[in-house]
Amino acid sequence: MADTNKQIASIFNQMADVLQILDANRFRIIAMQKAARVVKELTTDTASMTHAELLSLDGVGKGTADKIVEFCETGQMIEHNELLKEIPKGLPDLLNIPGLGAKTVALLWKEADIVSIKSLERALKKPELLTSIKGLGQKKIDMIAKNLAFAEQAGKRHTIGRAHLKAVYFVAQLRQLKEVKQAAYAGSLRRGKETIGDIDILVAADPKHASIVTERFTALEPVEDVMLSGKTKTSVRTKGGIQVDLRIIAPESYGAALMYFTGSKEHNVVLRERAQSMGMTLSEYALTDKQTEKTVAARTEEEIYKALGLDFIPPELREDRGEIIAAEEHKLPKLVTQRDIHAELHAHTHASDGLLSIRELAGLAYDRGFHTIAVTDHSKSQVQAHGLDEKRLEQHIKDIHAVRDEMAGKIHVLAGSEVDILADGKLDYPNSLLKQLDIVVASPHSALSQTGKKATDRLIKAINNPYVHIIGHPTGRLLARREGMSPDMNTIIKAAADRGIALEINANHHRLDLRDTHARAAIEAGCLLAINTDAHRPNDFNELQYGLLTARRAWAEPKNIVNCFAEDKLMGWLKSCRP
DNA sequence: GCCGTTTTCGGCCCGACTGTTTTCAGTCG
Ligand SMILES: Nc1nc2c(ncn2[C@H]2C[C@H](O)[C@@H](COP(=O)(O)OP(=O)(O)OP(=O)(O)O)O2)c(=O)[nH]1
Ligand SMILES: [Mg+2]
Ligand SMILES: [Mg+2]
Ligand SMILES: [Zn+2]
Repeated sequence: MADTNKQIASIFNQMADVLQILDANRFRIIAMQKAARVVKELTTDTASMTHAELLSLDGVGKGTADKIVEFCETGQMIEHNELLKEIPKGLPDLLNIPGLGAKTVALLWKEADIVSIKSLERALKKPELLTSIKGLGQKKIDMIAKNLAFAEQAGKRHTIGRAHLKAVYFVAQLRQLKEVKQAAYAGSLRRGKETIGDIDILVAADPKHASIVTERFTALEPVEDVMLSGKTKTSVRTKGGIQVDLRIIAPESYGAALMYFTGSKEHNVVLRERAQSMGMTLSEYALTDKQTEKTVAARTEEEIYKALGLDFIPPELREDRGEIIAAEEHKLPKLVTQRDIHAELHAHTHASDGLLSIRELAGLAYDRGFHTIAVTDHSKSQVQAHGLDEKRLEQHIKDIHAVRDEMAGKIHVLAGSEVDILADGKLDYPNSLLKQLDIVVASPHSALSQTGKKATDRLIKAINNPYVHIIGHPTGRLLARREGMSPDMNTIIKAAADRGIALEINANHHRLDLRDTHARAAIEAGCLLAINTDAHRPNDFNELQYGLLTARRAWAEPKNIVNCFAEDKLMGWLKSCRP
């Protein structure tokens, strides 16, 4: 299962931390961090891969492949164990203190015997001992003391829903200034990542007006603390505990800056290497010819990609996951957009735990321009959600049919169910009942800590039920709350592809399940996907945007998404899943 | 430690902000 990949990635990152404190070659450290990232993003369990397959991964060489094999066979890595012996156990924790890096951590350890956050706290009570160390002054010690409190929340990430709302507020505020020519959020938020580390905002303004912009920014109501502020760059922490980075750039560099600030870091590095190899250099200011020092492109992202010999790469793809080669070969996907979505296939009414009537739900979907809405309330085991027993479902079907007839000619109203996949993979209704439904979404809601074969078998059983159309939120994860199941995703994908049914990208920003990498693996295996909001309330329809971002990060085109099918095609597909 | 339409050895992105520095290192984006 992918748990192994996660463990290996975590070990590589730990090793990188230790090596950093030990002042090892920085490129070796970068290589190790890259290997960690590549393994972590892999859908295929490394334990099932051959040495040669491992070597074929970008960023995995002989050393890394050997270590992965060693871990899969023995459950540990000798080099990892050896490295851990080199430094005190609590020392890497110090790296979580903002502004404190490996060099200073090593200094504190060697010169002041500081071995953990606890011993640092003690040492800070006698700061004169610390400031006497060469390279440490009063200000640095003050900074450490201040930032100590934030070590714990370092690395904590925010849901995209929350970060998006805040970012829209900051951008709107900054746009009110007449000095601001353009403003946009960038970073992981623009790339549509499932969780957001911080909010990155770019402003185009004449450099001589930069201080006006900075002053307005730091004076905004949610700003709690200004962490750092210069002529072009300011970082603040909000009262809600989100970091916001503001970058101010001259309008003529806006494209280069947007590209830089959108990232990802890994994407930027590859582009900059590419520029180098073409006799140019790329920064947040411009793409520049090295010989003539003339600007080749800077104003728009499109111009810069073009000058680098690349098709425009949508932000969601900028992760160094093969997009640069694809852009060079004109093989980027035509990504799904909001306009391509014509159906909602997973939504609730007040029959179970939704707030809407069938009629209201259908009306909202119609207002969105959809040709189809599926009513899929919970099944009987979902007691806390007022799941419907067989008798209630039979009545519910009649009620849905009544609305269906009412809305005929406007929108198709499908009678469906979100039937629970029980812990053993059985469904919560008998087939005789499922058969009467136009559409069946089968989802796991309990026993979500299952791993490996148990989780895999459970989902496969549901996939192979002849009346199921969609597996809803397949892992059951809740971002920042629970991991969800970790089945063998390749096996799940293969089974769903063979049956011709769809795996869901649940668009709710707490779920985003399937995640981007798994959804991409599904598409590559020819498996259909559904993007559903799982609406319980009117506003939930707006969650679609997050599901779309995730689908785009999975390189999804409309043909991969059942919600994009035209009416006939959708009805044909629903039929084709059934015996 | 990884990698190769100039390379199997010698590179590996580029710049802002801060502090302690008298010319630059550390950290971060
Ligand atoms: N060229 C270059 N760009 C970087 C580097 N680090 C960060 N960036 C750029 C790309 C990032 O997307 C952007 C914003 O940095 P962040 O640290 O906020 O990362 P990002 O928003 O991608 O992820 P996050 O969710 O905030 O952790 O700045 C770097 O080392 N080199
Ligand atoms: Mg960010
Ligand atoms: Mg940032
Ligand atoms: Zn649901």
